[in-house]
Amino acid sequence: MEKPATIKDIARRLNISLSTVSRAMRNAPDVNADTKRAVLALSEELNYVPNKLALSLKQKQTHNIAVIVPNLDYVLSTMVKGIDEVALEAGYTVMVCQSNESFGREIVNTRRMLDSLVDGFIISVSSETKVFDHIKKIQDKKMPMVVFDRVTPFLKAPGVRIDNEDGGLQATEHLIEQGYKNIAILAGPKNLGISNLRLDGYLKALKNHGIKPEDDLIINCDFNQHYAYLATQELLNMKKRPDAIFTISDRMAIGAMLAIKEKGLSMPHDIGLVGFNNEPVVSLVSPSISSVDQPAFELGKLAAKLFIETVHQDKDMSDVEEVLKPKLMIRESSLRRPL
Amino acid sequence: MEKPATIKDIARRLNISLSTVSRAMRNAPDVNADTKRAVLALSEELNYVPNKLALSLKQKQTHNIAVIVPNLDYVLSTMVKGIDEVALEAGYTVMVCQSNESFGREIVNTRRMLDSLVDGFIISVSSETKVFDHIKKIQDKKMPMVVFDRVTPFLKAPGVRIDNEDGGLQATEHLIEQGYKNIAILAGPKNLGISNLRLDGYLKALKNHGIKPEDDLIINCDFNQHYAYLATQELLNMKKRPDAIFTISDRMAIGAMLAIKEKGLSMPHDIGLVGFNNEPVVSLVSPSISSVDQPAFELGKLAAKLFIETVHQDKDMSDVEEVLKPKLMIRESSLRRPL
DNA sequence: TTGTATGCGTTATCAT
DNA sequence: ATGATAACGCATACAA
Repeated sequence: MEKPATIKDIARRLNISLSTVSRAMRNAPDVNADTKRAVLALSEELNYVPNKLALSLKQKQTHNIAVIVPNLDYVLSTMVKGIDEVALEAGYTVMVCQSNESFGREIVNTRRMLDSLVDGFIISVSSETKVFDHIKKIQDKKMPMVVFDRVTPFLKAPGVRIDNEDGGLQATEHLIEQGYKNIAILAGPKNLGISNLRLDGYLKALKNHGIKPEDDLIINCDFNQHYAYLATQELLNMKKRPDAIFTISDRMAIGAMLAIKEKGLSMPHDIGLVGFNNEPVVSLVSPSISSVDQPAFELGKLAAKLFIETVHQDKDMSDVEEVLKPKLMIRESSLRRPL
Repeated sequence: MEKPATIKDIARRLNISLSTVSRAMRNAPDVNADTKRAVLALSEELNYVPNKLALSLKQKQTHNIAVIVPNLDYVLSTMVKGIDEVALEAGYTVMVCQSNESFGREIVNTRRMLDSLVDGFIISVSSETKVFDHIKKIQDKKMPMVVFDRVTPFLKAPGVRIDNEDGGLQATEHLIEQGYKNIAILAGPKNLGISNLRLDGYLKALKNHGIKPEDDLIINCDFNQHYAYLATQELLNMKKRPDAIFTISDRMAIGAMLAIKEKGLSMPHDIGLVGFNNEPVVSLVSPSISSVDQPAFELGKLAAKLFIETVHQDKDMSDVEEVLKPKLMIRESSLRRPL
């Protein structure tokens, strides 16, 4: 590993002082044109690049942002792209750490980043995370931090998220408008914020249309395909089986779909189906599945913008919460009347 | 942003010298037990953490690895997980940068990381990348670098990849064994390495079984679902249409599947289909699609191991190339005889 | 316009 | 066992 050229090298070779070189490099106003030219030429030749470490140490800022995510699935990796876009523009480098949905990993990652590697955090907590001490440590240091996607009331911090309740509302109202009468919901685990919000939207839609919710049609099950498959089987075996299902994730929608097909029922005729996330997979299967689209890329951009704002403002921003509207994408699985 | 405690603070409060504190912190042998206790206690109280920046500047190593990827799709994000696993174990922090399949982004990212932020690179080049100057710059600095997944002969560097030819061979032989006689291949763009290697495997399988390849059945099309869809339509309109298709990616397999269904043909009866990558989506669709599985996680781990070896060894490793075997996963789309 | 000196937080060398 | 000092690469206040 060859030793990179430093300001010192340039100064020595040009027989001038360090500070002059330093000034020339950042083209300060008070430096002789000829000197500047000479410095620039030599620095080019020596392939000089300023040492970011030394700079950061000196100026006490790294221009790095740590982005902590539980995984890199479709939605999150799209959000990260959005963050990246804005951050790069603003002169920040993002360091992505995936915690693999592991609480322990999340702690290790935040600790490592915290140790002077970054100027702040943009973070989406793992599903395992119930204790927030490691994140409070960030706040203790008064480091800028923005929470995104999985916003939790246990954390007082500026955040960006989508309007999950509205998403649930749109999905359910659409099913009602399509003439479905007996709509079930596969909600996620009971303790999960987004799960409950989407359920709230579902309930609100029913209420808007004077439909009484039935306990039998509200299923809390684990957030994955297999459990959704099992839950749907049960639903379809009820004497008065539902004629539509709203699942709060696309993975769950796929599980439901498998159970529906196995039962020999057809979509959208016998039964309607709407998912959440609008992952690419939903337009690949047949019939294609209606799904609530999250503006993931936009959300990422917004998170980064909010972060940068947080850096520049000095006042407390922990009350700020930006909410983006999701949008239902209607496909074959739920469309049995012309729109 | 509160100023973090430093060794200096501890020294001052304890009325001892910097060096003693430094030694105590790294529990050097030659330090009084009482002093050590006192230092540790105070450092605990002040929430002291060593400043990584200063350390890196001093020791000229950061213990960071830059991982540059063109995107974070299923395969790559799995590989990154593997890298992460091994790197963390070895005391490295990985910094993931996605270039978004953009050549320009890739250059910006490598440059930023190069500027003293990392000890080396683990890199998979973007599909746009045809010029490798930015990567040669890494090598000029004699920085450790490992190439993974998309290995190119234009880059002399240690690398890990899967045996793409063998993958093509397995897929094609399986189709032959299932009694398909007229097997087409949707290969990717002609200039792409993995595309040609998988095609080679296809050709080899035909040859092994005394089948003469036909130009009409070898389609070079762009690496995405839509083009695969169009290409398949053409294939199915031929007078002597193929009775099986091997696509070199799962996305392409999905495109092919759509065309096949549209045509009213059934899989695996009328036509067999095998994809590549074994993405989760292939087991979600119906019929489920046979696909060549890449040991992506293992590949990532291997890349990181090779990287660490490269760091420790001082000799030239640029000839090292590790190759992992893929494995065909047989599903409904190609199984018309009992195995 | 240029140079000198100091400090960022840490470790290492050399004294004591 | 402990302390003083220089050094890592850079920026900057102050002096010239």
